[in-house]
Amino acid sequence: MPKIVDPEARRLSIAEAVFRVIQRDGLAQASLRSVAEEAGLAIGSVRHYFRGHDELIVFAMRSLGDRLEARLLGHLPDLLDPGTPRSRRQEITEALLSELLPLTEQTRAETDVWLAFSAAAKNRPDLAEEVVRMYEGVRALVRRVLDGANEAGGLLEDLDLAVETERLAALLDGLALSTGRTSPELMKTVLRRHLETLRRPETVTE
Amino acid sequence: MPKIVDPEARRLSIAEAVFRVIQRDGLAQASLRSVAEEAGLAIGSVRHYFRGHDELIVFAMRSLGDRLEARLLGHLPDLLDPGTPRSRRQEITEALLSELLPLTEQTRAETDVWLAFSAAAKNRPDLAEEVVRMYEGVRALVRRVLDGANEAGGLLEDLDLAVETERLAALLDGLALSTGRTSPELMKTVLRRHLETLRRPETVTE
DNA sequence: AATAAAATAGCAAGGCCGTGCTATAAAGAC
DNA sequence: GTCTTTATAGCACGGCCTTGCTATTTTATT
Repeated sequence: MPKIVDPEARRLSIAEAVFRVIQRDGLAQASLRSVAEEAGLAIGSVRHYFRGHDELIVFAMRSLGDRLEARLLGHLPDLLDPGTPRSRRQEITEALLSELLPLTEQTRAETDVWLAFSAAAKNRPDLAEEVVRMYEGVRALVRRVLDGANEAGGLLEDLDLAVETERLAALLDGLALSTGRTSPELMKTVLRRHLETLRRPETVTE
Repeated sequence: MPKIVDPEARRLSIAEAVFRVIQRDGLAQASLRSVAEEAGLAIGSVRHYFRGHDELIVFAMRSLGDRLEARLLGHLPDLLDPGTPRSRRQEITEALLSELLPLTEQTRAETDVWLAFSAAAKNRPDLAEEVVRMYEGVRALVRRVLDGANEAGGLLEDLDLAVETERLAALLDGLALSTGRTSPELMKTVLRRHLETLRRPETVTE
């Protein structure tokens, strides 16, 4: 009967237009009009897929959250596999946590957009939900990583893992925030150094 | 001849209205209209002190930057005084760095407003200047604190202070970002723990 | 009391925005 | 080929915004 389009795919492609506008001009400029233009659609078409402006922004933010979540969780299986050798573990840990840093053009763009959403969420309960989800997700992930390393005997003893989770998560957040002033190299160095300080020293072959 | 008012004081009191509006409703709502109402003035009166909206926002952000800077630097003299005993040093260091955390209602409000400005600055060169000033100021300060502790023999040897400066500054930024989810107590614990890991162990009286 | 300058106030134009509503185009089902 | 449902498009209204400009009020000085 009707012309058939995958509506979810359409929504996602419009969400990507939202990201581009936010990155280029800021969240304040992400109006229905400018997003429609960026997406190459008429404003009425965009509104066919979203009830209104609020719904569009919330959807876009949720999409970004989903994307980040998927990327992060992708590294988990390797890490949780007990067969993974210790040296590999360190690499994987670093790679996983690096996903939270703006090291590439791509991830830097995501970080900037995420920051815009986070700031806006301070006065918008609908967006705040998503910020909380990500906040808790990141801490849960960091906690799993630390727990895993601990059980494998790779961490210093007597660490308070709740505190260390917050410390590491905050460090990652802080590095992500400094976009543009702290070089990717320095970020990696800082992360590596932090992980070093948590690691049990290599026991000299006794 | 004319009615005489201290113009600078007026500007500051208008800037404070800006802070209140931003904290309550977000930066996007900080229009000339709403700020004027919050300040109890007519829109034309506000424009007597500021050329336009942009100048108002830039001024408000700079004021906040100045305020934060002054508070931070207030702790420095004690710390730089070589006569200060070692145990006092630790307290002062902790107190100084705590100024960067949203531990009280007051500082939490400032942090939220600062975050709003920082996010907006991504697409506004005039605001970006101020963000950079604060970024560099904080790192310079943290560096001085670490240098001072180091010269007093209070730090572990072989630390790369450039890396440790960034690591500590990023940690503080990250904690500040988590407003509302991480409790003040946990923030203090995390900061204290981090400083512990940098400190040279108490040499047992030999 | 007169005056001059600063402070305060307000109007109107022009722009962008969201949204309710309506109109047209497209294409699978019959 | 017709129908029906979806996709796409666009208009027009009311609202809030900034800003140029023009009053009006206030008060220290003369």
